[in-house]
Amino acid sequence: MVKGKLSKTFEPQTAEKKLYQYWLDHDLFHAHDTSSQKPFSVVIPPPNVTGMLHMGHALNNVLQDIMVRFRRMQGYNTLWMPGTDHAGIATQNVVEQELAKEGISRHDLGREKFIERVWQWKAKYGGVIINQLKRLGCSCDWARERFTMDEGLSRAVREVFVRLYHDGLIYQGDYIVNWCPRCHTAISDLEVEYIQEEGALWHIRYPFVNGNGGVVVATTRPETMLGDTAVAVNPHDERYKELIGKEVLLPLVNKVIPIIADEYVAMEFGSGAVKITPAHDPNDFAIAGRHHLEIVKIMDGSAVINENGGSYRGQDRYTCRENVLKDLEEQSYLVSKEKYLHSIGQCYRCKTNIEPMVSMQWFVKIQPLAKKAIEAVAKKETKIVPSSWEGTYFEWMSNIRDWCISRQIWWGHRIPVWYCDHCKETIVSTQTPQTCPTCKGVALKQEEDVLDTWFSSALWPFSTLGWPDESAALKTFYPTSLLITGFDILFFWVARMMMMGLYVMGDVPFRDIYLHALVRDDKGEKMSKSKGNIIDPLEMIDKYGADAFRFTLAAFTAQGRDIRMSEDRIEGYKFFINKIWNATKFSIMNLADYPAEGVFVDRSDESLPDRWIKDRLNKTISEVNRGLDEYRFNDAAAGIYQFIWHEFCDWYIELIKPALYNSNDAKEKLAAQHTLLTVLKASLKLLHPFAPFVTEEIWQALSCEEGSIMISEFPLGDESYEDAEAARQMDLIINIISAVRNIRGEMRIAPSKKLHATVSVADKDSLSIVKSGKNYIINLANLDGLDFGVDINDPKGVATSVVGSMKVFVSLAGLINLDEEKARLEKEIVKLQKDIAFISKKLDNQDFLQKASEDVIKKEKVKYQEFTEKHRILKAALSKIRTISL
RNA sequence: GGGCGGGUAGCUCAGUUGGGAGAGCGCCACGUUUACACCGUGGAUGUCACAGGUUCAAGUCCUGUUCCGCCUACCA
Repeated sequence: MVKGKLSKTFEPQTAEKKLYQYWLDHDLFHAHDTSSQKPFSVVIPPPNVTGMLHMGHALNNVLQDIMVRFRRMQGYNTLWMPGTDHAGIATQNVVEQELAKEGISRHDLGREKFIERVWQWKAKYGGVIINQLKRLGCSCDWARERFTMDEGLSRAVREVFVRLYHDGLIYQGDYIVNWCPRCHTAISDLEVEYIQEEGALWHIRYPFVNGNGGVVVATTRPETMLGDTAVAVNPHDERYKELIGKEVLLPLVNKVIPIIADEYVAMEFGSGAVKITPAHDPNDFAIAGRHHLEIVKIMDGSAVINENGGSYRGQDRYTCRENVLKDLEEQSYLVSKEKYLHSIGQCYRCKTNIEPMVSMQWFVKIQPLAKKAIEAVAKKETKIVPSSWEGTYFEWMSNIRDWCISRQIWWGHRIPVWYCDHCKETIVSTQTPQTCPTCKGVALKQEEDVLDTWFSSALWPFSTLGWPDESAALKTFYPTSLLITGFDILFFWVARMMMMGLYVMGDVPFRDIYLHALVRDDKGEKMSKSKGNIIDPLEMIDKYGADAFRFTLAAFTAQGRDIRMSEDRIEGYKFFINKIWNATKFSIMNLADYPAEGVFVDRSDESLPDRWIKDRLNKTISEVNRGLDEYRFNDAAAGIYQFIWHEFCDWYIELIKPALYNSNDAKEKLAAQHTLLTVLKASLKLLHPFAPFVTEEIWQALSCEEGSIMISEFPLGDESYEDAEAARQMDLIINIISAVRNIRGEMRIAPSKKLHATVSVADKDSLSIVKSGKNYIINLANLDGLDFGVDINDPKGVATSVVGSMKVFVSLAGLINLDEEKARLEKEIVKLQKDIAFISKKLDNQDFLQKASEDVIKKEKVKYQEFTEKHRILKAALSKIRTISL
């Protein structure tokens, strides 16, 4: 007996909380370190510990949860590894702001105390986003939750650093880096955002040391001239050939600098002569290296002019610019100024203009690592989906530059390098050394810098699994099966994980990478706080339920396209959640007398609708499986939606109502009940990865089921459900019903008004189908009677419709005026005439007949037959009406 | 400068080997039939951006143009 209790509507707020707790209590998210089942593993893209759940997180994690639940139901030993990222600069900023409210700076506290404060902050607020993920229904293995600053992960960081160092892949040196004057740290090339800005191009004359005249250089940053150590021209530039090797006097500074020749200089740009400031421009730095130029740094860490700037010392770089320009003008060195649109780099964290600056930093020599990461994707050891991203990946990886990994902040993994005060030895070690191995001195000082946060996240796929220990989890789950993340961190994170995974583990970190797009608002604009167009995922969950929200995201996740999110859509899918809820209520109501245990239903007892819906179910199952296998989330979602609503609810349930209500045929009823329950259960399972809460709630309400739907078996196709014959027959019956409904609708006849219909068939096969489907037609077309036979002449006063080789006549006696039917027929006839003209043109074409495939030609001929026949019948019906109405 | 994606119904978008274009929402009409008005039934709406080309046949393949979006780059 199937009993169950479902309230009038599904109430997400209470159910979600209860069910999530149920899953936790039963430990259903837990993966096993060792198991005979095949492993499936996913590591979460760790959200910033400072983060709050936004749409991007929601999409990313919903897609992961869909895949994870799908594979878990398929019987995989499924691990979804959760955790957060310590987000060095961002977190330090947050805590510094907190301190600022108390009127102190981190320097007042000192490094150790400050770090303590950050940990306190983390303990208090760091778990917020984790709890928000739970609201989405994420089935992460929470017992394994990790943090990039954990002891274990820190150990992995030190270990990798030391290995890279000893392999010669880490070096320290004075190089030009992107310096943020506000964060007081170097940042990597990737952390610089370029924006277009209306600036100016100033032309400045540098006079020759000997003789009259001078050379004019063009610059967008006149203040940097204080650090110029050369002027460069192109060696092939006829205008300047004579000047190469000569010297000019740097205005304001009164320093003699050489004119050099370098291929880098573009002759056609500006004046064709470039001032060279090696300490504050990456290109100039490169030129300085080639020509062994002096490097003069003119700013300090706050981008304030230093002692090398002479009288400008103490001025901010932009104040200095004004003053330099004023002075140049006064001294007649300024030749001209023109408006100029150019791009300038900003710190992606604080939007301060980046100052390129030479400083002592640590770098990873990246080319050897990148090479292997390129090969791995080229050899398909890792597959990127959609594959269009592969090109971007190759392009970037091939042109990659060394990675600056040191940061001059406090919050992060301190670089495991110590310096001996006594003998100046550099010690690189995973363990804190007590004495200097060279001189046995004990005065050791650790490197002040910390590592880029991405250095630790690059290790995430194996550090979270226990590396550097050879843990069982690592053995079972590495390489991970799948990474789902946004394309915007392909370089930041994915590429670096690829490199580190291959370097450390000797194998790729993941088999598949699925890159999803951005979530935008309904107008296609990027969501941002300043625009005020943020849609808060938690608000949506409160309002419509997590299931509706999740289903919406899945339904709109088409590969390679951004998602436009709007509330209306979420509401629409809430209606869908309600639909299956009600279908279940109906089922439970009609299964009260169904003996759930040990039922044997002879397949020969199954009705046509039973056979048909199973055939449809089978097709849906393969559609959903294929969709998820190929990460075509929208296809999978659309398949299950279409099936549940428009096949199961719209047709199947309506078709079997008589069998359920009027139990004069016990076998038929039992078969219907059996099929109803079978299809409902399979539908719930198919839907579960998308809508975990409502499906679990329903599952547990069905008294015939025990345990969680989460660990039930995901439907696989059943060959015995395939039934092309049932599909063909049902199709015909549905078409007849639709024909009658169409006439009813077009004639605006009330749905409650019972009609009489006659079906004229052309052959015995159709006759037997109509005969067996008679009651379905009567019920769903709401008829009071149905006549049928071979080649019946159309009765008087009917509306006519053609279905394949059959004619459907609906008696209209006394119901409507015939003009309406006339109009309906004329509309149909016009459409047919167009169709027929189009096809006959094709069939008259000799080329078509000779070159098209036989199948296509045959199809066209059949269509032609059908259309002309239909046309003939409707035409006859029309003329008959004309005679009547005359 | 280079690269990528996109321009299909009023809106948001599907359309995987080239054989007469689909969905959801919205809209219109009718309707409280014992799961559901968070519903049912029916209906309307498209020079598939533009121009060429390949082909018997193009939304789909090729070329060019145009508009939009994104990524990327060391011409000061």
